[in-house]
Amino acid sequence: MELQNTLVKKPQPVPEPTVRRMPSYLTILHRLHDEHVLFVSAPQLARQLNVDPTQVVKDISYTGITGRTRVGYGVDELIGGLEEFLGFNRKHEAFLVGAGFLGSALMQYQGFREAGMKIVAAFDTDKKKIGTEVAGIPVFDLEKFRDLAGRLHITIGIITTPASVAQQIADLMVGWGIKAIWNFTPIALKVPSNVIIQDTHIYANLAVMLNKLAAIKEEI
Amino acid sequence: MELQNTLVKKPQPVPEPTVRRMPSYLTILHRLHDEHVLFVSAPQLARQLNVDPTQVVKDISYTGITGRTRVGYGVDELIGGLEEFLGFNRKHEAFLVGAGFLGSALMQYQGFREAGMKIVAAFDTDKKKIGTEVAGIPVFDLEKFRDLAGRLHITIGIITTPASVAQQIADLMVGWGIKAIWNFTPIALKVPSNVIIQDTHIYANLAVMLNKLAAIKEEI
DNA sequence: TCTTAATAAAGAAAAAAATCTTTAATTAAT
DNA sequence: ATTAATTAAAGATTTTTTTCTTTATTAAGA
Repeated sequence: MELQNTLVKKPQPVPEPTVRRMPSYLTILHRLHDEHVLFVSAPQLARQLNVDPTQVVKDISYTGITGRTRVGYGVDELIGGLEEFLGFNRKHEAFLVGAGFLGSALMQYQGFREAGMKIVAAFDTDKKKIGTEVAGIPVFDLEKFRDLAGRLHITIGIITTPASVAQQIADLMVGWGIKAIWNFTPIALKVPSNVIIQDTHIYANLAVMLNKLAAIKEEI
Repeated sequence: MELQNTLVKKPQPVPEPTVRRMPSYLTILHRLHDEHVLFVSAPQLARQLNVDPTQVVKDISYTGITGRTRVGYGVDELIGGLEEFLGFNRKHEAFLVGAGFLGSALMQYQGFREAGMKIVAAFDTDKKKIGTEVAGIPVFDLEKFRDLAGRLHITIGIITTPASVAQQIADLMVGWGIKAIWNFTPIALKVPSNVIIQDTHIYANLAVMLNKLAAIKEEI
């Protein structure tokens, strides 16, 4: 009974807020690395990120990296630990469907490469877009998705289509072997439980900001 | 003593997760409105959004809109209540600093107008960008920010600059009367407490997705 | 060498959020 | 009219996340 416990992989009890903070740690660590700083303490990181120092310690502990009392964490070691944990040091190739404004913006946005993700092709049903390139990324007919995804072993799909066709595209992606879908439409996609959905609701942050702004204006 | 309680405005105890979900409700409600549906129940909304029905009821209760047993909420009334609560029915004009890929993408992205926000001008220090237009929005020299913001009474600033100058831009914005900053850089900006900071960390969602994806692959 | 101060780490407590339970209302069907 | 089913709403419970507390370590300074 107890043996089992040691054999079975721990079921990933890492809090999502922790995972969300980790890229921020990486940002700071990369800057420190560039400044040839060798060690950094949790309170130092905490000050720069406006979070609680013990929070930082806890978050870092999930990577398995340990620090030294009165010294802190080795900057390079911590970078390695975080990138390993987040999978940023692996290569993730993704297909994007919907080469409109938002889709094009994501293609032009170079930054994802730092996280190991590369959009290798885009797909659309608009004849005017098919055959063009955005930031060096070719835009194909959606028809070609299945064949290319299979041959290139693509597991990540990005949906930046109009909301009205999002579920349809998601269904197709699932059938074509996609394991994780990054959804930028405001639709709650229904997919089998073994497929990961990551929603990015552009309005959510805007809503929070406008709400806070309204609260301040009411006080006056 | 108790009088005070009735006079003093309630201190906005609306949970942020609630505010973040509200735009999703609006998305569905707008579709229902277009389909000429007059009423919708909390369980119906909950099913479409994959959230708990009681969660929906609680979230909606913050808008002050009440539903009718066995009928649900009036679609139009609820749209009005949510938009009023979120401030989406007001006009919010914003200035954007940093007309690079990300900044241009935000300018081209029409969707924010549905939330009442309009980017009326962009600013950059790059001579090649100054004088151009992106999606009909003019790009000015950063020098002109102060004057224009004052004259147009702009209260929202969007920062899409390189991380290295983000704090600098934020300091300028604060000095120029900006009350809310939507920050797309990975920097934790330091501003006076009366200025609202809304961070959108592009990597955070990606990190969560890659992390889940890695967890699934480990299981195999 | 000894003392002091800073810090990682583990655990406890508190706060926040989500979920579950109960109640009461009321519509629709019989 | 009566009954049954649905649902909003309020409150309780549970879970999750953050913050606080304590302990032990150890580098730097006296």
